[in-house]
Amino acid sequence: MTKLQITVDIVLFTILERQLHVLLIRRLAEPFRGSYALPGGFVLENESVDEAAHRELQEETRVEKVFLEQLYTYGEPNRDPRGRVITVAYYALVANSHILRSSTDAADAAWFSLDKLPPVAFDHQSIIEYAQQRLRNKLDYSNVGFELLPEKFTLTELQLVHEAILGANLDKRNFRRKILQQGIVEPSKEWQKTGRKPAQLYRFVD
Amino acid sequence: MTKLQITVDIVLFTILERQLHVLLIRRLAEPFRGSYALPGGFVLENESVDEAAHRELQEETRVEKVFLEQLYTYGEPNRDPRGRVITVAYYALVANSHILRSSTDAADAAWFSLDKLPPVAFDHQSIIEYAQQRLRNKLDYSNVGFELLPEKFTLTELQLVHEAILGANLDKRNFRRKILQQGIVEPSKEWQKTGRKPAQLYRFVD
DNA sequence: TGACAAAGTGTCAAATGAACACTATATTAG
DNA sequence: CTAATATAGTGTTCATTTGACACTTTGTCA
Repeated sequence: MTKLQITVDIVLFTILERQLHVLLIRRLAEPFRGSYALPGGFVLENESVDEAAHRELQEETRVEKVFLEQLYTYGEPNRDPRGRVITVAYYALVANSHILRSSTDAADAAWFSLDKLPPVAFDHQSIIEYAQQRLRNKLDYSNVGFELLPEKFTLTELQLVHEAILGANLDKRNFRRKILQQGIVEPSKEWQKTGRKPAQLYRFVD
Repeated sequence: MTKLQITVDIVLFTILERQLHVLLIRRLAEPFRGSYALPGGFVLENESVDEAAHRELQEETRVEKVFLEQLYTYGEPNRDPRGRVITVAYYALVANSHILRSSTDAADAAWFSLDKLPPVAFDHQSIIEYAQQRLRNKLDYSNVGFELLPEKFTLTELQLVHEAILGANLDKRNFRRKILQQGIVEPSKEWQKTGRKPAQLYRFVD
């Protein structure tokens, strides 16, 4: 009888080059050695599952305040060839300005665009797909888009985030009207001076 | 070091007397002996977590085709005084016409209205609350209401289900218009003859 | 046969959502 | 220096959806 183990796996999203990307780590050990997998690890004896997810996430990112939400628990008996491993999947969002830890800068971790994923280990492919679907749904009824941006951002940047998540183009005027009349952003006094015409920087409120 | 164990717990909903009810089981053993808890049990060695949930559910109900969906995984280290027990919570919906197994008819299991819950064991109170919230949300964007009704039902019965879940009264004409123009029900040729004026029976399609 | 209980039905106003194109302004290249 | 360019920013109209609102029909039961 093999020992039952619980892991957490994290689908960490960011926006790069206007596209939604996921962090994957190259596996150094069997099984699936050499292929990519979601970052994650075992839940320790005296920590909650949520704490384990936070801990694993902070081994990858430097920032404290990362959006992290439980996604789904995958419990097929043969999903891991090593034995009975049930995993609680989470998804997380970081602004691309947030720098990853040096361990992550190494060759063993990399960001992948969602339409150019390499083969991934275990059932991680379907975990990633489900995380993407959840994120899309969540965008409709919440302000989750801000989690992928720095503190100050232009409305165009916010629109690009929404477009990257939804995989569709949005009308600029309709988008700005909707966001502004929701009252969830306020203009800062700063302007972004890169590019051609300067754009006003906004900040998330509430 | 205590052994890690995984359980499933099921929030089984039905409608009784126009109110949403939950099935609870009186605990015969310590801890929380004598108080009520959600039906559930351990995930066995060679079954998936989903299979465990189905199995536990069918120990309570006679029907095969019960709506069952994973809810959330609760993994606080001290949520069970006996040791490290992580539970994957599910919620399920049955029509009240579906009869429970005889084991459930016994005094150890009973339906409770959600606003008259007895004290419940472990963290089951918050699991129940979260299940109710999820069900409410789901009603907005899906046809989950039919799962609480028999195959044929009147539009008034469907409206009562929605009202029970939402905890609010709905306008009869607006409700009927919305349901009918969604095209998710079709009239059968039967009429319900109980009560005063007969009502047309509908059936869920698709 | 009259009272009752539940079924069934339509309109209008307000809010929301979708389509659509031009002007303003700083930068950069010639 | 000035013309070309790239991006910021801005309103209106129409269609659809949503929400409020009350009376008639019909079978049952007293």
